[in-house]
Formats: sequence, C-alpha cells, structure tokens
Amino acid sequence: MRGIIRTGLDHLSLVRKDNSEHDFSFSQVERLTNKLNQTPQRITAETVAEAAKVSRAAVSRAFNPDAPLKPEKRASILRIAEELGYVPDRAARALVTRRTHLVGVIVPDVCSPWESQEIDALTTALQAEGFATLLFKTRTDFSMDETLLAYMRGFNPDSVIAFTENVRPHVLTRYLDRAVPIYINYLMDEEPADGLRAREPEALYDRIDVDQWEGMEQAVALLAGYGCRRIAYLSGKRDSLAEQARRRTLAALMARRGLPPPTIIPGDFSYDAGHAGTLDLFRVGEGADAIFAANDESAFGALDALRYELKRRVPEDVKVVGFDDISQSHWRSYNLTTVKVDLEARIRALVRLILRRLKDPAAPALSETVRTRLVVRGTVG
Amino acid sequence: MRGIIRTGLDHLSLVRKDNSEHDFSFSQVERLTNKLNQTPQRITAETVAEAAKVSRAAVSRAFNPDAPLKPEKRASILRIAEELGYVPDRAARALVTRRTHLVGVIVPDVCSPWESQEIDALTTALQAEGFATLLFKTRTDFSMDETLLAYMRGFNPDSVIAFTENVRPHVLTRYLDRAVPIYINYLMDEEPADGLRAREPEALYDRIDVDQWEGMEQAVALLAGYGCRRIAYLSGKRDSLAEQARRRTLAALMARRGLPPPTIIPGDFSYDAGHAGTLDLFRVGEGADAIFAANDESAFGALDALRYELKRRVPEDVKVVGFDDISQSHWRSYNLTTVKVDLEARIRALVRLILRRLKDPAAPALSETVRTRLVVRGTVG
DNA sequence: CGCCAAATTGAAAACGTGTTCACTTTTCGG
DNA sequence: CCGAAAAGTGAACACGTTTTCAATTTGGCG
Repeated sequence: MRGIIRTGLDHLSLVRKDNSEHDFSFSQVERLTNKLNQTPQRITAETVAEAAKVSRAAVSRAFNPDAPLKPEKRASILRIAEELGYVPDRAARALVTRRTHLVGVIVPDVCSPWESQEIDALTTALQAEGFATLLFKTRTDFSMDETLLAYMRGFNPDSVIAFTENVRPHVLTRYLDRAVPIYINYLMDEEPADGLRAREPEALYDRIDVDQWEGMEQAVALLAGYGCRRIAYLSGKRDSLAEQARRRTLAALMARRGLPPPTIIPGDFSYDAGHAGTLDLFRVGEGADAIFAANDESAFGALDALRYELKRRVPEDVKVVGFDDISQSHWRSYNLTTVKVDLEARIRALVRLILRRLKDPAAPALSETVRTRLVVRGTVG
Repeated sequence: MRGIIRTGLDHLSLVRKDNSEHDFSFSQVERLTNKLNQTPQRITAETVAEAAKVSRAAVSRAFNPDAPLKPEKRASILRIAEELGYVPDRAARALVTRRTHLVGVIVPDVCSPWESQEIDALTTALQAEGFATLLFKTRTDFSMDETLLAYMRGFNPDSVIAFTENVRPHVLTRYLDRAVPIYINYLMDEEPADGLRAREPEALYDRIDVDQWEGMEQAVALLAGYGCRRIAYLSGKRDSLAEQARRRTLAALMARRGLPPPTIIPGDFSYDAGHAGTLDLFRVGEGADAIFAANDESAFGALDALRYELKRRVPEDVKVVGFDDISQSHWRSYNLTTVKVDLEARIRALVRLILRRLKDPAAPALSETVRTRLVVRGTVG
C-alpha cells in the first residue's frame, strides 16, 4: 500500500480551529516520512513467528481457520499479530493458492443508475465474503473487447462478472483456451410461443434466470384495463440482450390479449434517446396510448417529452411504464410506474453461485430464478 | 481466473435461432471442462522461455520496457508469448516489486450520481495507465472504520482514494505505523475572512484544491441580481467536510453583499431530505426567496417539494441552485442551475499526482487547483 | 506403565516473477 | 586488426506465503 489521498473538501479555518487533531495528522506524516527514509522493514510472518516463538508455518496456520493448530497457540499468535499489525500478504498468498479473492466486474458505464445499483449491491455482498470488487470499464457500446479481457486477466480475478454483452465468440475462445474455468450465465426471460416456461435442456453451467414475464404481464394487464390499445415500446440499445428479451416479451404479451403489435421507438436506454424518440413518435409518427420503456431512465425522457414538449398529460392522455425501478423512479417529478427486478435477490444469488463454484469447481450446475413485479405509481392510473 | 458469469439477459428462442454461435459456446465450455480435469498446466515465463530458446530472465525483461534486451529478441519473445497467450502473473510480480497496480477506492454509496461519476472517470483514467480500481464500500454515514482499512490493506493497493471523510485519528495512526507511505490531501475551498485566498503555509503533501469560491460567487451574484435577499442553505451531511466548506463559503459571500445570513435547512445530500427540509421551511419556518443546495440531488428534492407540495413556481416565486452538475441536472423536469465542478480536471489531476508520487516517493509536494463555475439553467431567471 | 493412534509441529519445497552480478558478446575508435 | 568500453545475457537469489512430509508430542486404553 502506498498512499491515502483524502478527497473530502476541507477548508482552512476548520483546520486551524481543530488544532490538535490536525497537528496530529501532520506529525504522523512526518513520522512516516522519516520511517520511509530509514528502514522499510516490513512485518512478515517471520516477524510474528519470532515474537511468538513458533515457526512461520504456525503463523500461517493461525490465519487459516481450517489448518490444524492448537487453539490456545492460535489465539496467542493472532494476538501477537494483532499487536504487531501483521496482515498476511495477499500477493504471496495468491501466488501459492491461486486465489486472489478479486472479482472482476465489467461495466460500460458506472454512472447509469441501474448499473451503479448493481455494483453497489455486489460490492457489499462480496466484501462480506472476503472478496473485493475489481472494476473495469468497457466502451459504452456494450462491446467487450479482447484487449480488456486480456488486461483484466493479468489481475487474475477469481471470477468475472460482465454487466455487458456481446462477448464475441472468438474472444471467448481465446479466453477459454487459456485453461481458464469459465461458466456462463444466460438469463431467460420470455414465455415462449408454446406457452410453457422453457428451460435449458441441459444444465451445463450455473445460471440466473430473471423471470421478466411476470412483472411485464402485470403491467400489460394494467394498461389494457385502462383501455390502452396502442402501446409503443421504447427500445434500449439494439444489441443488448436485455433489450431483445424485453421487446419480445412485450410483443408476446400483447399478442396474447389481441392487441396490435407495439410500435417500436428506437432508443439506447438513455434519457436523451427516450426524449427524442418520443417527440418523433408523436410529431412525425402516429402517437400512442401508452409507452412501455426498456428501462426507467429512458422512461424519464419520454415522460418529460410528453409533458413539456408535447403538452400531453400523463397519465390522463398517455401512460408510461418503465423497467428496473431505480431510486429516481419514486422522485415526485417522475413517480414512475415500473417493473421492479428484485436486485437484492439477484445479487445474493450471484454471489452464492460464485462462492459455490469457487469452492467446488466440479459441483453440478445450478440455476436460480429471480422474479419481477409491477410497482404502480403515478404514470399509470 | 476462475469464471465468467454473463448477466446479460437472453432468451431461449434467441439462443436457438443463432444456433452456430451458441453451440460454439457450449462446446467451448465442454472443452474447458475436459481441460480442467486433465492437466491444469499453467503457461509461465518458463514455458515461453523454452519455446523462444532463451532464459527465463529474458522473458521477464521482454515485458519490462526499461530492462535491457536486444530489440529483435524482445519482439520475438513477445510474439511467442502472444501466441502462447502468456501474461505475466501479477501476484508473483507484486511479490517482488511491491507494486500491485491496484488503487483502492472507498465510497459510502456507489449509487449516488456524483460519486458514480467520480468512480467512472477515475476507473477510466486508471485503466489507461495500467492500474485497476479496487472498490470498497463504507457505511453511508461517511465514517471509515478501522476494520475496512485493515481489510483493504490486505489487498496491498498502491494507493488509496477515500471519497469519504472522517478518518478517525487513531485509525490513521495505526495505519501509518505500518510503515505505509501515505499522503493526505485536503481541499481548501473558502476565501477566508481576511479576503485573501489562503494557502497552506507548508507543502507537506500533494494536494488538490477545489476553488468553490468562484462558482458560488457567480451564483450568489445572479441571485442577488434578481433581488433575492432571503437565501436558504439546504445542508448536506453534518459531518461532511464538503458540507462545512460550502456552508461557510455561502455565508461569507452573502455577508459580503450585506445580505442577512442564510437560513440553514438540515439535510444529508439526499433527495428525500431536500424534499422534507423544504416543506418544513415553508410550512413551519419563514420561507425563502431562493434555496442554495449543498448538492444537486437534494436540490431536486427541494424543487419537487416547492412545485408539487407547496405549489410555488420555480423560478418565478422561488429560485433554486444546486452544486455538482450531475447528469440528471439537465433533465427537462429539473433543468437545474448549478455550480459545476470540473470533474474531468479533478480526476486528471488526481491520477497525475498518484502516478508521480508512486514513481518518486521523495518528490516535492505538489498542489493543483480545480475551478468551479456556474451553469445557468431554468431554476434561476 | 507402555503402546498405538491421533493431534500437533517445524523444516523445506514450491509458487512465478524481478533483479543483481558476473560473464559473454558486440561495438567502435584508433 | 586490437583493445576497451558498452551492451546483452543467464544463473541464482529474493519476495512472503501455503503446503507437504516427516518428526514429535499428546491422549486413550489395556
């Protein structure tokens, strides 16, 4: 570890007023500097072993709960280690155990509310299990290229979670050819044409299924109940799998109720695209009774376009439904009716699967299903 | 590396339609499984050395641009390494160089728009420099406790950036006593009472100063120009240093123009607190001509309370100014006038300082200043 | 008290790299 | 063409752990 940068905002007179505390910090820095210049003597297991009059192996065992060691000896070692401020070096440990306790997370855009919620929940969960989140950014076009994969591989994460899509097959191939254990998780979200919830025929890998049928069905039922017939679908990014699944599900649900197929508004999950697309639909296109957006953020854009530019009342003239239920959706200006994915459950399942697979790479594949449900707020009804 | 989990949403018929591609993936997984079960033979520098008919040291040198090695030999080694898919093991490398190329980032809440923007920008910048972001979450009360610090220390990050405050002195002490090079960065934001921009008397550590005086002065000037006298300040979290700096700066600026001191609305940077605090001010308290919020998110809460619950027109009856200029601020429903911090410049400076300090721990301390300016939108004028 | 099994322990060998230090080869001026 | 300086190279060690394996201690039971 090399440095702490404190980016909190401070202010000079505050520093002066609380003299003792801050002088303290200064002297610490100086002490540190001195220390740095003289002896960079590191505290290692050897140091602890000498202090505790045991072997280095015993120290190692003291920190690995499963290793055999007489309880009182372990306690004694841990106490001394605590006093000395010893912490096992993860780099050295990783070198021999082949476990870094790092989980690589790939996202196109940390700022997106939905993604930031996922990162937040995931980080919390991983932290509780002794892991840490290693964050990587792709381009925002959802592509995950070979360069990034190789770059990340250098950090040896124990597992990789890609909140992005379109891993090109040849990239994956190269990756797998490295003798890297990989399991891929496809989510299945649509009730297929035959009316049965389909399951993968073979369970080759761990998987989390998000059952988006349920929540979307509730939404369509509600809209239909209000007499909406012309429901437009505000798309997400074309190449996103989430987008495709949601679009198909909506089409299937509407067909089932004898409604005309949805008008497709092109979009990319962003506020601006939702705004522009909605303007187009009503100015150039044929309008709609309701807009079903691929995510909440673009629903906000649609909502603002309807209210401010197009002077329509929501929900009286046009109804709007989103997808995700991000925290902004309950804000008074939007108060969006939306399909909520149980994020907590999803992340819990994710972490559970990771840990299980890490513990036993040969365990049989498992799949878990996460539900969705409609949250009714002000933009419908 | 152990696994890739793909959390994109997929859907069964899609899988079936694009048969070739997905069969491909399946077979990959199987090949992998086989590989895993037979020989987990890792590709190491030794492997490459044999293939290239050079020593292992040469391979190491090939990957360290500064090490002496005949150019053509380096090229040849790199080519063969590429073919074999060899990447130097960072754990082993870290063990000897004491550099992990990890930068620990501590945040209370990834979901907060401002913080997620910082994380996003920082991750991008670090990635470009060969580093990776290691993310940790504190409690949302801005405190950074000893447990987390110790936990993070185990990962040996080269540097730590704490987007949170209130490191308790004894925690810091323990931390420094580990012979860990640390530099602390206080930001200084207020024009002090004597009217001069104060500077730290001694440059003991690298530092980034955010000059929030400039942008806030523009905001107050604009408000005063519209005849606002009773300006309320919507606070952030009490113990946040940013909060304290902004409050003092506002008070100083208003005093300078002979305006009465601002009414303080308690808050915590959140939408809900902004909403509730504003309701209180107007229902129980004395109201105001304008509200200056500690950040944009709470300004949104104030705005919604004014418009929907209190039936005031913004900006005609009451004006609102925020701080940060997050991406939501340009959304049509809010269209917030706000003080913009030059985030890009701030992150660039941050990364520059980190890299410089890492390269040369003994370099003289440096400070950089980041400016702020007012972005005028619809909530004032 | 004596014996065998079980529990506990320490020495030493990995793990995969960077780096020092001699040694060899190349370069270059004369 | 010679010598010296420079450049390039490889063997061996260090980094701080975990883990194997053999040795030692402990405990139970007759």
